[in-house]
Amino acid sequence: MRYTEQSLAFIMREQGLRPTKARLRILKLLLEGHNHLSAEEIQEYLRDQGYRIGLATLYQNLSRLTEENLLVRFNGRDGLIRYDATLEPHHHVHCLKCGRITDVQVHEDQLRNLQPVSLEAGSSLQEWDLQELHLELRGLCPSCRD
Amino acid sequence: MRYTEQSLAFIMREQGLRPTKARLRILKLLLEGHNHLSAEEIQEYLRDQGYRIGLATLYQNLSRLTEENLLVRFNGRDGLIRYDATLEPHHHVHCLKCGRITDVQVHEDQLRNLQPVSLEAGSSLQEWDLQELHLELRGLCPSCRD
DNA sequence: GTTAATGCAAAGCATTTGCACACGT
DNA sequence: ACGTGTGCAAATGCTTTGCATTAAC
Repeated sequence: MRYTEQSLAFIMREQGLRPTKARLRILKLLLEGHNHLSAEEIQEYLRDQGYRIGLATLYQNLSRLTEENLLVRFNGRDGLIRYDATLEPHHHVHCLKCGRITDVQVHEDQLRNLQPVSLEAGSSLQEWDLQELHLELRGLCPSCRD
Repeated sequence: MRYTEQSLAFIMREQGLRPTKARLRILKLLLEGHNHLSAEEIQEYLRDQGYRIGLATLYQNLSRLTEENLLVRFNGRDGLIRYDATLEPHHHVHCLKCGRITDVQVHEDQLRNLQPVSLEAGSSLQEWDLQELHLELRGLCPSCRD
């Protein structure tokens, strides 16, 4: 319960978003330990909390929150779009068996040491304006490795 | 034209796949400079080559070839599933503007130096059996950076 | 009071499945 | 000939859109 409705509402107003009940519920859910959920999973969790929201509204809000950088979307290995509310930059480990996703961090220095080289003939990465680097690890999680 | 139908057919038989015309065409297309295509793009390219293939057949073959490790699937930033026939391990740079994808390589040593740390309370990556590492770079390609 | 958000139903699109016919061995 | 592969059409499943109602400012 680190995030009060007031603080989330304040952040939303800063981004020009009306802090509606739906948006507050979605953000709180993802911030409070239920990261990496798909749209339908979010709907289920909220229903379990006694809050009903239509899928259309949910998708609209997820897109809006993503546009305003309060969420990050990424693809789960099951093909579903998943959402992440973690503010600090981080990466993911996906379990190849159960699909569980865990957040990981890598030191800045280690990332800076990476020197990717283009595999395209006569082309160099120097000519690219690189902006983001995302690392995806895959393997078996502690429960599935047996 | 480095890949003859004979050599591709041989490889397929090794994997227990019948080297049908459809499969040979798909593999050749992806191997010969048209990597990172979506299913519909593959269909278009093959149509331009005078070879018509139904989307259902195409999807079935893409799945089959992926299962036998002759192709790798990955998600483009446009949400489409894309296919990659490059044999050597490599990573991708995605252009945030035009969606173009270029293959890149990173030295083994640099990857080994990465020491990801779990962000989950009381959890360690030591307990994971990590198997794959995929890097996704994003930025503006030479044509789009202006 | 205006502007934006909600929710339902319907539409859109990529992908998969079922089944009759054709191809590879 | 046998088992597979192919292609069409229909089904599926995730996501988006249209539009009238409701909530936020």
